Amino acid sequence: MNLDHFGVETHMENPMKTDVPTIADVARRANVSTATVSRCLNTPGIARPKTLEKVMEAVRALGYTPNFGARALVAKRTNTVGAVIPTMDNAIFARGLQAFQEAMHERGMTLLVATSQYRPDLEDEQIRTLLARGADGLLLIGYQRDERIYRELERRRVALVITWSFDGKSPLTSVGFDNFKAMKTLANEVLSRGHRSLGMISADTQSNDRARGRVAGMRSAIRDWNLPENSLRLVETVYSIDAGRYALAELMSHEPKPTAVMCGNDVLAVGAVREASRMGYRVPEDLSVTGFDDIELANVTDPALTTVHVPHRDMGYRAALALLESIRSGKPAASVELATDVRVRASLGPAPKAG
Amino acid sequence: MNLDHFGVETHMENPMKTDVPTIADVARRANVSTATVSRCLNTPGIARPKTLEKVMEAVRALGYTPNFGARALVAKRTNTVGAVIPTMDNAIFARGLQAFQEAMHERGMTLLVATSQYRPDLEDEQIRTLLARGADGLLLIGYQRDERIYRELERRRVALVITWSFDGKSPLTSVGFDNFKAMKTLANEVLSRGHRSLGMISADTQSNDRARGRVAGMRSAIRDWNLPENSLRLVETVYSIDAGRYALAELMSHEPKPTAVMCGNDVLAVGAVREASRMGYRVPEDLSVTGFDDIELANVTDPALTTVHVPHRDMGYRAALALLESIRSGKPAASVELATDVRVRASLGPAPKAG
DNA sequence: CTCATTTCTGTAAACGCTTACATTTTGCAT
DNA sequence: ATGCAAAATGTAAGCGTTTACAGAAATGAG
Repeated sequence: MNLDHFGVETHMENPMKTDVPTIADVARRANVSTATVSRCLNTPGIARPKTLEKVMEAVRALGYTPNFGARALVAKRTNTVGAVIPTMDNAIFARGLQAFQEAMHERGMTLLVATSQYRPDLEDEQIRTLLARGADGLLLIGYQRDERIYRELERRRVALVITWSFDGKSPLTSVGFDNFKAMKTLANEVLSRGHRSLGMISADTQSNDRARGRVAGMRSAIRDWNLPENSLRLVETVYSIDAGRYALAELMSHEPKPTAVMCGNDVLAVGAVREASRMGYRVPEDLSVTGFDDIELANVTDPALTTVHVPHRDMGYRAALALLESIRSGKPAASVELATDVRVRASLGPAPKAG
Repeated sequence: MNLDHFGVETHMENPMKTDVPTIADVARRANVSTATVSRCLNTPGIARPKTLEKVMEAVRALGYTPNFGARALVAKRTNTVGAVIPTMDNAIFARGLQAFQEAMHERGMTLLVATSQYRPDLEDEQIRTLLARGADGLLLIGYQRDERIYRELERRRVALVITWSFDGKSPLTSVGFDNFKAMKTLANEVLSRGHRSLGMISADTQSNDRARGRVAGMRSAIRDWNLPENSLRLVETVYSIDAGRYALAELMSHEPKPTAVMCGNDVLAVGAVREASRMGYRVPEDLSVTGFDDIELANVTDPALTTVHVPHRDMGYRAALALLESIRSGKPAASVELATDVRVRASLGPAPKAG
């Protein structure tokens, strides 16, 4: 039934208005054009004080916030950066990410976070997701990934910074440290205490270049000490306390037993220490154990873990600066190699006397 | 100088083409309209197989990804959710956030992360930032915040889920636990072991409703046992290992000394235990210490911490489901109260004999 | 083989913002 | 006052999608 000819209002404008004001609403209320509103908001100092005041008052009254999609569409920038880290489950990456996020926030950027569970396929997917979300830049862990990813990043002119790894020869921007050197230094520390039969618990070296670097550093130290290759028994596993336990049990179940077990990270080391105690070995009297990363855990366990100290916060902070610089300039930023240092704590002792 | 009449090509289309294809490029290559491309991508099964094939081939060949801004602009949805947590510096929120992120990712949503450092003003700002970024939903910790924030969320029809706290009377969607009850249960456990002189190390109760709930639970237990109010000495501080140390030193420097110190979280408890040892108190023989949260740390320290176990992953996962449901339906989702339980470990012992 | 349906596909109008360009206003020197 | 340059503001085009609506093609019944 058409009621129009009865003069009944059948048309209602915005029956369920969502009440989110647009720039046009502000313009109308302030009696200016949308262009002026836009300018007041983005180029302060370009408008006359009187106009600015009118506009700001309207903005306040309406509670206006620019629409993100519209702005991103025209500006071709989102002021958003993405980070893909292996996991937030333990503290390894959390602290660096926290510093990264703080630095980004201070500079008006927002952080998208995704985790890859140490799985290359998932990392691929997460990177693509963040790209699709319009991230202006990306923080990634380590260098190793499909070449196509790098090509895609280049094509889209997305800035990139790599952390937790440093390779002086790579053209990619990195704010990290040299895993090879770091582990080699620690291994020398262990070897200098007389240990000649060594175990190592590492993450998968095929997909994880940091783990690979650490194992390589270890082997290099062993060569330098003129020890036979087989003085090192290597177990590869995943990063978890329980994995550390199993791996240690495995290492101790074959002769010759190691007198020192070096772990790919602190989480594994904690598991190793616990399992060693459970099996009746005293740490460090019977068995030395080392970690890597120096997360909070390392200094709280008993015995405290000897480990490689990584400057988490500094790394995160400087990675943020590098990424911002790269976004700003449109070119890769300068890489930064950070120093790590060995923290010798109670879990490392001299090699026990043979027999 | 005009070279046109020499037949010289002076006009170059897209001299520095950024090479990111648009839907129009795809349409052109596939010989269809942009509408068809859009439909093929968003409503598969609506196009003829032959058309679909053409389009997909073009998409693949060009490496096309829809522009995020444009899509958000018209769809008024970003498929992005935000989380504002106090910190990523320690493991407290990391694990739950990890589960939250996983669940979100599986359902095609991306996560924006911001931290508030336990500061209400910063939290305000971070929430506004995430709203400005067009988050479809928000994960927040605890109920306490400015009323205006809640109004703004409502106005923008942004879904919300609150975790780490549960209040059956609140109309807001929450997936959390009852801090009061949890701490009261733990307090009863302590009191039942004969402790009558208690210390508590808490976060600031004025700005932190979880901390407030925990302290209240503590006091309630004390009342139930008919102990005088002053059997509890409370120190408020920030959440860090060092803060825990100082607070413990403070508590032990006044008579009557507590025989048990209950901490607002595990991080504080770790600090307290360490300082107690340093001061020469044996834990738990001379002094019992308890934590809250049951993060990895709690089970790794020596002695292991008695604490309240919080189902981090479950909470994160179910919070994700609730938030998605709320986004989908446009209405608050059902709240979920999760159970916590006391994990009695070595740091809690019977009260030492007086004298 | 037609014609009426049904199923696909194309056209074009939003979405909310920024910005080049056009127009008006202001301030200043005369 | 008057004219002019400089400063402020307005107009309108476009950014890359989605989606009513209209129009074309396929399908099936007669």
